[in-house]
Amino acid sequence: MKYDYTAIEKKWQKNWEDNKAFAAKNDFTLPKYYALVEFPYPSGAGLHVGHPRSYTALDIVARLKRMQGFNVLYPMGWDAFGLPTENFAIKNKIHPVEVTKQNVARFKSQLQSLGLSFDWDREINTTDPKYFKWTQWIFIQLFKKGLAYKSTMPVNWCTSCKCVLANEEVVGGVCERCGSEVVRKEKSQWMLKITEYAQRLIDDLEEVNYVERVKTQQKNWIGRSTGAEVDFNTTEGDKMTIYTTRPDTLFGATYMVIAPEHPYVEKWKDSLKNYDEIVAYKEAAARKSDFERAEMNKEKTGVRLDGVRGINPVNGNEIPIFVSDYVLMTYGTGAIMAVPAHDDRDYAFAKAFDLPIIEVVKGGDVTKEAFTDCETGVMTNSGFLDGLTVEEAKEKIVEFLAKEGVGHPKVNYKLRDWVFSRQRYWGEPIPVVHCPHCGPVTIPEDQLPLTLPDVPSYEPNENGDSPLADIEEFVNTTCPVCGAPAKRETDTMPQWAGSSWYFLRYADPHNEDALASKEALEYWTPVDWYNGGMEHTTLHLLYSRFWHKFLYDIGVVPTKEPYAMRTSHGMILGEGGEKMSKSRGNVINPDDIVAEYGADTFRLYEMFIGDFEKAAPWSSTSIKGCKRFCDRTWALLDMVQEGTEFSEKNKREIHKAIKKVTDDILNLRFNTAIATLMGLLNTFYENGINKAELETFLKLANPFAPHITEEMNELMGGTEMLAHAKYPVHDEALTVDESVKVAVQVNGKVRSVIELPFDCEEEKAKEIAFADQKVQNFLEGKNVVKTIVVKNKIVNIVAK
RNA sequence: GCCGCUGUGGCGAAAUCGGUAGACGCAAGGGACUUAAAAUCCCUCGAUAGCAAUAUCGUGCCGGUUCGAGUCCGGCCAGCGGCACCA
Repeated sequence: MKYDYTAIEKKWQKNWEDNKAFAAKNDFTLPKYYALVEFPYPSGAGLHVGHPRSYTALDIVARLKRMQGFNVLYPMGWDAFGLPTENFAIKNKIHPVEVTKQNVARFKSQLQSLGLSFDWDREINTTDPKYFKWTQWIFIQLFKKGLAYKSTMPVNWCTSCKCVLANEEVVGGVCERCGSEVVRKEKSQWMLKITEYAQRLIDDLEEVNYVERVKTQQKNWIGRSTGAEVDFNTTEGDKMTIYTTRPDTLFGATYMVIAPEHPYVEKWKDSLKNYDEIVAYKEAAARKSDFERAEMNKEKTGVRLDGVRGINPVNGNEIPIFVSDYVLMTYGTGAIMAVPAHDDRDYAFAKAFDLPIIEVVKGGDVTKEAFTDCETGVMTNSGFLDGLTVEEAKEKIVEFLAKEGVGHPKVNYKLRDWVFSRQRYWGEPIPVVHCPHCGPVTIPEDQLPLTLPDVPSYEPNENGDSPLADIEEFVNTTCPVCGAPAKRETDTMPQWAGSSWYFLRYADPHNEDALASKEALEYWTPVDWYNGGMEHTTLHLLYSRFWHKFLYDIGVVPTKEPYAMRTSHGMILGEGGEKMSKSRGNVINPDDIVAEYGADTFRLYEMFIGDFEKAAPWSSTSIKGCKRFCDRTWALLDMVQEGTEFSEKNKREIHKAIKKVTDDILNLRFNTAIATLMGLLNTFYENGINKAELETFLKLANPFAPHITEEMNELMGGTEMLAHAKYPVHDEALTVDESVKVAVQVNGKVRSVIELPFDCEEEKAKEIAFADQKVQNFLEGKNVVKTIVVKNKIVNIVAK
């Protein structure tokens, strides 16, 4: 019989759908397993071969866990708000709702053609008012707790999207989405206080099983540093507080620097003889985009404040104060003490402005470069700190500052609050009304969802305001508190909003009274295994951990962390090893692969391509090996003999394979799991195969290649679907061979291979090894010094 | 500059605890079947020398630890990813 993969795959996909074969049960007494992949943005381009790498991997896990008796939740949905849809809608004059519908339909049929075992009854869509009602509800809770606030501040402004971007969305000084220049612009924006959770977002990484690189990247992004705040007096009498991580070098401070935006520039206006020059510098700095600022990295610029000086609290020295854009208003206090001898940036600035450099830590050569080593240096020129190590000095100076009342230890984070508003149409409306009397107030929860008005045009206006701002029926409303005429907030939420809690909705997706019921959350959370792209580590993954912690704090979810385990797959590259992209013309379309080879082959190849965590180039020739595997598996139908017991020849290989495949799946080694299945198949071609053996093989291969295995199982008379069958269990005693080949080394070089019984005794092993003719040849004329025997592995004879 | 990761055949890669380097697959070469091609099946396949048995070399480079190193340690080099004036 021919292996007609197209017919077989259609048949089983329909069967699974009709029978709801993968619906998670609402029986909360069963052992549960929640496998999750990042839900896609349904773009117009359709599915990319990168998507199925993640989806297939966790599909394998979900299918394995189901066969092992778990009540498995493996859901899918659509993260469908976002700019590309909106832009497409504008360009083609189709409503975004319609565009989204089309894209979702396409994505869904593509996913279904891969035989992924999603529970489609729980499908969600972030643009569905029934869904975003709860996104808005969470925003209101954040607002109530003071974690959502509006603030005028310099923000990242994409010149092409005419939209504010979060720090996380600016990559290399350009817009992550469209690649256009990003400039800084003063705007009133909604912000979320993620910084309030900075420490917990670091600490609780200890409690979760994330791959190490994800943890490291999140920690670096949050950027905790410990130091001290120190108050410098000034000749104006105003206290100037600075932040430093090196309070030990306080005696070496020879000048101070404040950010151009520092409020003291205005405060000291009358005392500053060169005020105009300073303002000109400030304005020039403000015009620079982040990208330009970074470009100027090497050349330090700045202006000295003429008329005001700082006073070093440890020695009373008067030192000059500068403004310079290398000091950021958004970090620490916006002011620093500069210690050119022990900081590279201060050193460069001091050289440029010919300022004194005083060495306070011995160990380097400060006439050549800054000495920044904290490990080896010894304090000098530092009064009561002289002779101490850097660590000791840090402790002592902080003590001193506290006693004098001029400083205290301080922890700072690089993490900034999350800019949460976007001036676009296709997002969740922020459920806030601005009242002239009451200020910003949230709309009553029973009025949620606040839906988007149906309008013909979605283009942002010339001021960069949201399209919603031009719709009077939407804007004009009454204050929910006092009833006075008021105006609605017109900004919408960023795309990251809907994805910050979506995994909770899957637990109970149709609930109208809560984002999910307590019982469902109690049962299903946390997610047992979450796989997704590295690119979301400091965006979605961090945001959703923040929201989850907030929901935990207000008693909505039962766990501190949303995901018990997080892994990350590597990208699939084009054939040449470059990133797949339309412009390079190296894009592989999953539909073509499914048509040419079938979904089972496609799934196998995506998993076999290489180390799951690493990037791997697509190869249109290598995939043939996986097709051959399917063909050869199919051909077993013609080879199979009757028999309900494993044959002696195959038994041990089968038990080894059960152990290895199961183990590999749970340890991200899908490639070697498939290699093991291929090896087992080769064994069957050598030894023959009987019915019991083939049934076991089909069960093992089912999570990887579900269609062909189900079909073969049925053709062999199987009445139960493999997807619901019991997964084979190995017998440990049968995972080893009765005899093993052991290498015999002479002085560390393999000279012969001998066959020994498994777990052969040491003396016996030595005896056989020494008796070997080849070994004898190499021992001739030498004295045996000692012999090392490692059971079942090696015998090494050391001879001189 | 800082942080992280990776360097193994012609190619994708294995080697899970320091114990036979190259499993599995692709490509390539040879053979069988075929009128022929495709498909399939069998054999070979790290380099060098040799008819062969076999020997020597071989996991980016230099050194070290060890009976034994792809694996551990120290120092380099190259590539990839992230961050980037965060005091």
